[in-house]
Amino acid sequence: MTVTIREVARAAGVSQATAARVLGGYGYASPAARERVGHSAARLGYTPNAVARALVARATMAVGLVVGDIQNPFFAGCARGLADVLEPAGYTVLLANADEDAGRERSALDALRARRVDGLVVVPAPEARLEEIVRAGVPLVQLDRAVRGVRADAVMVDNGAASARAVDHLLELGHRRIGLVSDSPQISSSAERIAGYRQALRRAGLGVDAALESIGGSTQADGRRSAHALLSRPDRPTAIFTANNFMTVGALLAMRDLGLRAPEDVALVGFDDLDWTTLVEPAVTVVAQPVADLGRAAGERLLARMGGDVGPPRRIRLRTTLVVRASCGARA
Amino acid sequence: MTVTIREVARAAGVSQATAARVLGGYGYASPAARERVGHSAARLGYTPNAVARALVARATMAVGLVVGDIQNPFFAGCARGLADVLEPAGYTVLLANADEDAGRERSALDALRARRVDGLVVVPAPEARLEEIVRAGVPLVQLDRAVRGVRADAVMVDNGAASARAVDHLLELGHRRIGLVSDSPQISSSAERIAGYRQALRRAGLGVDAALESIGGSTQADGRRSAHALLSRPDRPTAIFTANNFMTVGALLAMRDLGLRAPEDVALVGFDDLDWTTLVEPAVTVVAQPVADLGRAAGERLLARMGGDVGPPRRIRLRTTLVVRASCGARA
DNA sequence: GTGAAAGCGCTAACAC
DNA sequence: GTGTTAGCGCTTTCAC
Repeated sequence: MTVTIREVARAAGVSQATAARVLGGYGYASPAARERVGHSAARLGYTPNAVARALVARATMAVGLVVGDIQNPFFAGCARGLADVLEPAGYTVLLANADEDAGRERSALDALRARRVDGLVVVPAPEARLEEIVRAGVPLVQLDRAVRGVRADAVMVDNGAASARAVDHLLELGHRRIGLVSDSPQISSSAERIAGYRQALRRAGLGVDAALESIGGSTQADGRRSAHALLSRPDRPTAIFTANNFMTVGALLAMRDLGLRAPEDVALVGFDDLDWTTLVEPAVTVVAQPVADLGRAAGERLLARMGGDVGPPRRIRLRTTLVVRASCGARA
Repeated sequence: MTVTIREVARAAGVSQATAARVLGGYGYASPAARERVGHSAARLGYTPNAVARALVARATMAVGLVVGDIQNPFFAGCARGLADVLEPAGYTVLLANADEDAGRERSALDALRARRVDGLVVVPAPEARLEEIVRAGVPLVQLDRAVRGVRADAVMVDNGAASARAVDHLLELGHRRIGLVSDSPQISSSAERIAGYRQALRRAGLGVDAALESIGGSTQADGRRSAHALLSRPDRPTAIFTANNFMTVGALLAMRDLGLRAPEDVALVGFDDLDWTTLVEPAVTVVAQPVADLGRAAGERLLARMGGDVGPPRRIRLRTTLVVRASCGARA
């Protein structure tokens, strides 16, 4: 089928070992041999077989990335950042979609481990079972979220502070009834965002009102439904904070459904700074995450672990920024 | 390090071959043996080594996907569709970013081929050198674009018809000076979109005016610059057609820069139907591509090729839809 | 400097 | 049914 090192050796009139040495770039070889082997390799169109190489090296130079949904621009951005640090280091990224489902995540993880990836970065689904991977000694870094009890590095943003800051901002603008549209607290980042929201309210001397919180689901449809419910109440909130980008779109849709405008009728602060947030009228005030940096940081952590770093698990927190635009009412 | 089939066999008190048979699910094995092997495999935490398996099977059950930019929602959607058909079939997809650069594409392709992927789907960069892959007999399907002279399947949309329809629509609305913001014609899909635009104008008895075409570049910044230039002319176009989603954002930004509103000042028709297109005011009229279907079709074609289909190369054209909204002026 | 030989973990004949 | 044996394509001692 494909040409092997053995055939190159034969064509060059040297032993397999010699050919391997020049092609692999290790060990000694006379300039003459080097010349002839290189020549016949090129002529025959030899491509090294990474599979065979991985088998003996016990290293694949591949890492797996498991995300809930590659269509979420947030994850796509992370993937990009990750690849940007891993590829120059010689690694190939194997991407798997888990659909935010523990079962699919399991099978993706199994497939990746069977492929003997040298490391894994995963955005864990709720109830992810990562201990086994850690126990097996596979370098692992959690991204965006962390599963409790898992002794592995985690790279994420300052979710609590981020959402508290967003809520504080709304409080400063005079809002007292601030609604929350969030994903399930089973996801650590969501739990932190919910906690940050509540903490900000408490600090302001306001009680937490369950009627103002719509929690669960992470899609645009979920956000639309949640926001719709919140905004249909007779005592509807005067402001809404959405904890992820899909739900921000959903909230905007719900507002349109109900004929409500931001910031006059409801002020809005969303999560994730995407292109369209400045395109809509009014432009959306958001908590911006350093997307590519998250991926890069995860890549660097993984590189360190694969390089032999055996220190205790690290939690890396990247800072978010509150990008104030018009939807919150700070500027008309 | 990790547990091998040999250790499982020893623990179960059978030969390596027997263990392999029950673990691999092929050949015969007595219920008793089956039982004991399964048991010790579970106890030892055995994970089959896909690398070793691939070496003997001469098949990796992995396919490579090379896209220009995974952060482009269009490609992310394709990737998703592809994974949706390939993963259930047992394949893992290896993702590589080529940054729309022939050099990076080459190295990505080399890495993937070294890994001995069973098939490849690539969104070829301009000047991509795919012949070699075809010659090597690696199943290949081109996605979104096709490189001339490459005898491989290609899955794409009806670019020419799509953009002609968009332009026709603007013509019907009375526009006579219709600007074009497009990526380079070196990319086959762009070339087709440009051709469709010109054809529609000619059919309407209008000449092609170079001053109305701004071609080259594919980013948001490029689109902004192009649109800005077109719209700054004294005899500026009354309508603009943008040939990809990033450039649509750019055009919108340029219009804002110049204080121009759609559709009153300039009518706008964009490419790709993304969430935000209905969120902006006015909602953007777009040519919608069947994103996931493109990925799925590519996956199916690849599956067929990997399954032994040796028929002549096929060009699969999926249909786009013109989604009429407010930015073109059809509805106020 | 170069070659012979062993072995990475697994599959697949082919005997028994 | 089960074990023995020979590789898959490569790296890596270890002699010569």
